[in-house]
Amino acid sequence: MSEPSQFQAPVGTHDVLAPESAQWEGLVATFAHYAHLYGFSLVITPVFEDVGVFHRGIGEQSDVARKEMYVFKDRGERLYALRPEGTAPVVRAFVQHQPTTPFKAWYFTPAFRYERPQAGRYRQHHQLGVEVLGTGDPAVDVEVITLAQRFYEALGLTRFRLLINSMGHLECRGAYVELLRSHLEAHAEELCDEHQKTWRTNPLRVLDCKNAACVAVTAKGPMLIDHLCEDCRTHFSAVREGLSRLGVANELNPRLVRGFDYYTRTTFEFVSDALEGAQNAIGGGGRYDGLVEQLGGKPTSGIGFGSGVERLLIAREAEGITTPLLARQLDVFVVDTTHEDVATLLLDRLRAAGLASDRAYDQRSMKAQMKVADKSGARLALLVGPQELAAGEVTIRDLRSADFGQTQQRVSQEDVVSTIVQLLRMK
RNA sequence: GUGGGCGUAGCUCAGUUGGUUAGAGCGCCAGGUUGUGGUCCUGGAGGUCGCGGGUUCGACCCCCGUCGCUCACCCCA
Repeated sequence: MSEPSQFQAPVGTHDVLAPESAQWEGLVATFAHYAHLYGFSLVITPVFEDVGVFHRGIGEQSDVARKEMYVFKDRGERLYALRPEGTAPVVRAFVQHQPTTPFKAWYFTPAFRYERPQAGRYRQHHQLGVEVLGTGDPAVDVEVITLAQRFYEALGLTRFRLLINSMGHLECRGAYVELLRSHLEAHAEELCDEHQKTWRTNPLRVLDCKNAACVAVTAKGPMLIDHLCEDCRTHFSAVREGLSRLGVANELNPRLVRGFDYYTRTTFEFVSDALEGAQNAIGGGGRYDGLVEQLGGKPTSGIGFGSGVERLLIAREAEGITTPLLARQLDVFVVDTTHEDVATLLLDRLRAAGLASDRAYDQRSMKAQMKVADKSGARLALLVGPQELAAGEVTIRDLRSADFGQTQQRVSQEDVVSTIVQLLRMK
């Protein structure tokens, strides 16, 4: 393999430039707004952690831990992993700092998984999410799920569904897994090739298999939802009832088994019907009542969800939603042909007054600068040439109108900012 | 990890059965208008045809390898 003559973004990663980056900015701002409305505060944790955080967090047997983590040793021989998901690091931080509960945090973070990229799947993708630690109240399950629902609605999404299931708590799930395992054992030869090998170590995964053979086997077998203990059943119906009361439609999907081992009780996934193929999950999450203990803390309930930024943007596009998530507009564009760089001073004053302003550089011709002004999308152009300079004035030009005889005016340099503010207010 | 499709200007793409100096549209720059953008006209810059090797008198075109992009499986956001 030879050295690349030109560098490019690593496989499965991508750069986000304007104008697309405005969508990202708007998306994150919208989420931050909703998180705030629901009483969440921002949490920022490192993008890399001791591998143990993830091994113990998401489970040694999960696909992500087994084969998808970016693991590396630093110069001090410490073994780290780039975060493959957002929950485990937040829980680690919770255990470390022991904040008062309930601890409600939201995050926006890149996540890394070493897998082959395809539509809607990357090696570095980005997630928005929330976590609540310190309460097992089903009202929190409802709150977290509703936050996701309202956020998606705010993005303009309509063609998505909420799938929900209960994984039970550690004991009733453990009992069920044994039940399932013996069922699978009896029908092991009927399973698909993949699960013939793995059903013993990770029996729950078989429930999620789309292969007809596996579906046939599990259809005859026990479903976890039918084997929940009294408490888990009560919790689950409280959650579903709470959602219904808020008008949040939800479908029970007893096969919904999410990829991380830490989930207990409520698990859910939002799928977009606008997205083709397997990459249709726009968000998902659930309760993880044993995770804090797994990471060395006291027994503490927790629940959260994460949502993929790239998936959400693709889903919006697939639904044909064209309204921008962030509409940014430049107020003023300064065209300076004096060769004395009056622009620098003018811009400083405009910006100090809170006006978004830009300029052309390199002392280009007026025509060239006007072209740039036009493309900038600014509403007004500020023209300063030798004439204006001599008179101590500037010309204000409305870039939205065709004839400049009518819509152009000269004002003194002292009045520039106030005149512009007034003009912009009129529009 | 497995398999399919594709790599020609900044972008979207043409390129005849392998045959001279590789094209278009858009974008960019300049001029038409020595103080005025969006339309129009004219001109210009810009390409080791992903990279390496092979076949051939001759390769963008054929063959092999490689890298990358893309789609699917698996799994997930």
